[in-house]
Amino acid sequence: MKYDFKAIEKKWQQRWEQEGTFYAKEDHTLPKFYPLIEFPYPSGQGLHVGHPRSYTALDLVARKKRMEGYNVLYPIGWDAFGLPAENYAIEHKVHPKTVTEKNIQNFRRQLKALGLSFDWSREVNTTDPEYYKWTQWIFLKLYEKGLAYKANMDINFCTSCKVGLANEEVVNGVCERCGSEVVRREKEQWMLKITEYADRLIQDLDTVDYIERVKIQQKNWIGKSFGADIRFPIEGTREELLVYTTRPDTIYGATYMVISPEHPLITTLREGIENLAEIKVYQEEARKKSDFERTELNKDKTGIQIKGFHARNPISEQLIPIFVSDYVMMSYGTGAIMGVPGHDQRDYDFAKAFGLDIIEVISGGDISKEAYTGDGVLVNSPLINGMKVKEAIETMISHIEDRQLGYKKTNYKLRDWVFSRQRYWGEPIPIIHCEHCGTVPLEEKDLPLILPEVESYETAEDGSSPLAKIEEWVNVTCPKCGGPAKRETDTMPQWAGSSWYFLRYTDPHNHEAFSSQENLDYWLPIDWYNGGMEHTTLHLLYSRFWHKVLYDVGAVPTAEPYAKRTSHGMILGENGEKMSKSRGNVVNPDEIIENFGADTMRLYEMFIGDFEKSVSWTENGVKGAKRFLDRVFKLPQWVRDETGYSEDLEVLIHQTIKKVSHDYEHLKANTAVAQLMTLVNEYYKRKSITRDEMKILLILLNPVAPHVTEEIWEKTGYPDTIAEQKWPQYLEEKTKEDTVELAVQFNGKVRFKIVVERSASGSEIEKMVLAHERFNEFTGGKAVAKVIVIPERLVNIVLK
RNA sequence: GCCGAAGUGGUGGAACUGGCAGACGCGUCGGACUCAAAAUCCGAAGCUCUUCGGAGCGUGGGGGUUCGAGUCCCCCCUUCGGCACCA
Repeated sequence: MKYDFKAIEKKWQQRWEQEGTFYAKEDHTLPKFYPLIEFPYPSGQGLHVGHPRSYTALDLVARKKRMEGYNVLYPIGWDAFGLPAENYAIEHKVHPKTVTEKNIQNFRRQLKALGLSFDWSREVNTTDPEYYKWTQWIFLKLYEKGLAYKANMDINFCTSCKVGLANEEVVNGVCERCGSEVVRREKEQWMLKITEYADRLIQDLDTVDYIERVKIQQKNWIGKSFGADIRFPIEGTREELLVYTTRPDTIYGATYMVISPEHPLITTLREGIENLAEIKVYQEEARKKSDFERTELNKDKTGIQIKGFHARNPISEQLIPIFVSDYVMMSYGTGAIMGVPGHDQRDYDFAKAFGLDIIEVISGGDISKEAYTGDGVLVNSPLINGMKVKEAIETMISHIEDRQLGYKKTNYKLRDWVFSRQRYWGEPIPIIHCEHCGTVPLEEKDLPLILPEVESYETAEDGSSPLAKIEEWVNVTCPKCGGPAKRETDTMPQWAGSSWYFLRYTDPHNHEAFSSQENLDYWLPIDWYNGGMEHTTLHLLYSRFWHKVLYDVGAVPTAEPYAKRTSHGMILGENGEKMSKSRGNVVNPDEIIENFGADTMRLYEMFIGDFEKSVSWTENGVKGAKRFLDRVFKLPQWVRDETGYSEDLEVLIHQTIKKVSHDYEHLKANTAVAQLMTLVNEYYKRKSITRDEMKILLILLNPVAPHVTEEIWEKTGYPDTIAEQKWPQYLEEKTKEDTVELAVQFNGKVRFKIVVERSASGSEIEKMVLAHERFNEFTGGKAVAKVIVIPERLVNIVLK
């Protein structure tokens, strides 16, 4: 009989669909398990072979947990708003909805062909008004809480997409999506106050089980630092300059000050600035520079002194010059710094370029060569001389606070989230601007605010959203005063819909709420979330933020959405490069399934290597996986009508149950599969196995290769289906042989081996070794200094 | 520059708290089957010497701790990921 994977896979997929085999149950008395994968963006390219790596890994766990009696919710949906569909629509003059729908159908077909045990009855789609109604509802909650606000600010603006970008979306100074140049532009934008949650987003990482590098990356991204804000008076005026520093201990070394080109002080002092015209030129140049130029290309320090004013160092009381330079950013701290060239390399470079004084205040380095940033003893600092850095910082901060010269301060690198997009294919922001009442939120009963039809999807030349062109949609009457008003025409970014989708899965057809309290109480938190490292500082942080807001308004029962987070490595092309059309190394999952079958595809991706690392695809590897399934398929010919395990196979079988059970749940399916291969190799040597030996193999292999194992199960005449079986248990005492082979080493080199009872004591083993016929062969006439016996491992004879 | 991960045969990768390095797969070689090939089945194999008994060397490089190090400590090199004039 031939292994006809096409027929087999089709048959079982139909059966699972008809019977709803993998639907989550509404029975809340059962123990629950909620694994989650990042729902895909249904792109026009179709499924990438990388998608199934993550999906299959959690599918193994989902299937195993079901067999262990858990009520499992393993859902799937579509993150379907976003730029690619819109750009395609612009180019081909079709509605993004049409494109999206087509892509979803394709993705659905491809995913179903993989036999993943998703609960297809709970599919969600972020572009469905029934879904985005609740995305808008959450926005209103953010607005009510004062966490959504409109601000006129410098934003990152993509010159090609004509859209404002969050800092997170600017990569190396270019747009993450299209790779075009990003410039700074002032625009009124909706912002979300994620910074208000910065501390909790750090702190609560201690309460969740994320892989360490995710935690570290999030912490670095939030970038919390401790220091002080210190006031430097401007001599001869009532103005002062507030600076943020993490090193108040170095204040005696502050020989100048720098403000960023956007700093308001320039305007405040304009009357008295002698070289105002020059400064304006510098400001203009800085404004034109993109962030990319300002940071990447222009490491050489530029700047200009503000003539006519000096600041007074509040501690040393010396008068020091003030400069404008673009190496200081308005967006961090106070937009002004004290320049300490002796102990900060950037300040050092600047001082060298402008011939400013460099004073050593911490000993230990050589400031004639470079800034010294290490620890040491304070010098040239009357108040804190002789102290070490840590003590000096504390002493100086309390001194400053006592004299009211400043105060302790914590800063974050994290900025508020730029939430507006001047694009069509996103959720409309449910806000009305009334001339009389100002900003008026829509009422809940008016949700969803449906995305209207437009004629063209392009962003207008002035940078406003395509929605702005639809007058009959934009012009409304104010819900408060009934006067003339206009709708907000910006839409939300793609991150909106994906910030809460996992909540909708728990109750996807609810019309009254995004989910019932009861379902949320039962299903949350997500037990295990697997996804890509690229989402660590974007999606993962945003969704944690939204979840905390919802927690604060009492809408969800947990402070954190995900109890556990893991990450998968990428699958690269055969040449070791990222798969892409232009490199011509793209592997199409459809072809693999067509030629080798879904089970082979799943098995291969699980066996390919370390789950967390990137790996190259190899066609030969796929063939190897297929070969293994072929071997399994031929096993029934050797099944003899007998139950139980052969005595000499029992240990291997218990070891296999143990290893496979453990490895599936620790993302080590590669070694689980290796163990199953070992078992099958053993069956092949015997050419005769019992019904139970066949059965255990099928159950253990089922999560990886569900179709073929069900088929063999049925054909071999076992009752019911594997999906209905209980996950097997192993007995620890049966995972070990009665006798063990020990290596006997002489000075660390293995010379011979002995076989002993596992229960043999150290002294018994030692006696056996010393009495061994080959013992004297290796002593070389030397005396034995020591005998080290490691039970079940080895014996080491140390010779003098 | 800073933070993080990783360097193991021809190759992808195994190796629990330090305890026989190289499981399992791919590729290679040999055998069986075949007119032949493919497929399949069985077997061999880290490298270098070898008098065919075996001996030596081996986990990026150099030191160290230990009876014993892929694993722990110090220094260095390389690759990948993230951040980056963040004061």
